[in-house]
Amino acid sequence: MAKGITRERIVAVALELLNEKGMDALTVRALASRLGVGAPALYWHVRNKQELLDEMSTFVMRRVIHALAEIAPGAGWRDDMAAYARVLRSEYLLHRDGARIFSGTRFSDPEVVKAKDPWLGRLTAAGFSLAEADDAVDLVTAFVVGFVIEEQERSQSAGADPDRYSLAERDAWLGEGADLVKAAGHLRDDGDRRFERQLGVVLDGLAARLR
Amino acid sequence: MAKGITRERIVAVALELLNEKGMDALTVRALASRLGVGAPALYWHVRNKQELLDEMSTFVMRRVIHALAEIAPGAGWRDDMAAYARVLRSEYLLHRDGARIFSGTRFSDPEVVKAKDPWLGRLTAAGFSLAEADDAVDLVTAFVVGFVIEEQERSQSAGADPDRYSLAERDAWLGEGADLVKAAGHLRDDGDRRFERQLGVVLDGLAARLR
DNA sequence: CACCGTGCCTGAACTTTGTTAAGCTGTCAA
DNA sequence: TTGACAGCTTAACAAAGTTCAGGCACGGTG
Repeated sequence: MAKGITRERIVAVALELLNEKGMDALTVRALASRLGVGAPALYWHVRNKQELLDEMSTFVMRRVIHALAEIAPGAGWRDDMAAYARVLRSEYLLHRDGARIFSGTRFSDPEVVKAKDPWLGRLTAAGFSLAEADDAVDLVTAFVVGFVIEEQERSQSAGADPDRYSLAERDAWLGEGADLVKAAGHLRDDGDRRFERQLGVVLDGLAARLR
Repeated sequence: MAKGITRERIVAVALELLNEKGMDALTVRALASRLGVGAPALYWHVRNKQELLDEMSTFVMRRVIHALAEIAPGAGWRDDMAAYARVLRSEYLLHRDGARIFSGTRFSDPEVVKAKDPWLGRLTAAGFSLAEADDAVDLVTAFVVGFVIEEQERSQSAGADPDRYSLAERDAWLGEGADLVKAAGHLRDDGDRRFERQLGVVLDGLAARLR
């Protein structure tokens, strides 16, 4: 049964379980069972479930800041921030409901907060004031979080009720009126392109602060 | 005991309970007790707790779209979108963890989706293409959601651990390095101003799409 | 007026989940 | 050999969601 339950293994398997079955199925017993032990065994390694969730959160955030730290400075602040946003999004997308669950500053780890520093450095070096740079990082982060939350919510609903996301069914479901919404629905392309377009808008807004 | 439990009263009291005690304390028994009935009584009006949560969600979203519909066209698309963002934020702020809980498109109500229509209209009238207008509404929505999630997360953590949000304690907690983060922390002003500034950046980005 | 159905609620109970208490088993040091 | 500790087990409890049978009050019908 591959013994040697460790804190890291618990967190890893917990994330695996989250991805496969969703948040509701992430129960202490199910997790323990998948680890080949009884439920109370987990309480030897972890104080309670909340601490487990926090541990998962910091694990994911560590991955995120590590991935962000890997981004080599590119051709200027704009490329850098675009890379930042793309990496943040893809890391959130790795886990079911990742954005909703792991966003926010709920971790008790200075390292995560410190990870912001080099980005502030890149932006100030590019001509932004410190205040503007701070806003810029927060703004891009907020955008990514909001975008991915909606993105993951949609894919989840699509699993439950695929019909509503076929265009014809959706139009019928919408009933009369809302012509523009319907029309917009018909030109809606995949998530990647929408993300890139909206990210471009945000970066344009930041660029406008540079003069 | 003020009888006559109705679906609406249940939802209203549930939101009240959520605001006062938080999500974890929103238990069926506590809710029933506050309504002056036994727990099983609620199951006469609501199929299960999930339906209750959905009902709360649609109630809040209804309030939101109503508030958004009240916004009279102002001096152009920029004022309109700014008003949109401010109203969205303030409605989310009305409920504890409002953005995290009530964001996304989880409602099964066409009216909520249809509410987007007039905004697409205002934007296309201002010169945006339909695709751009669609992006614009989604982008502003995503920004507000992401912003308020972080905002509410912070105020919640502040209640649990107020020290970390006193600047001196925070600097100590951060340890060595991260000079820029520390400096930025010292010029961090209140949420309203940060919101307005970052919203301004988003709107500037949208304006850049107009030529 | 008696009757009966139906709407709304109570009481007890079942299930699942988080969590704790107490005890077994091995390994390693003295 | 013995003791101590880490790491797990089994048994059990409390709180939460949920179900079910029944009861009380009404309104309409005979």
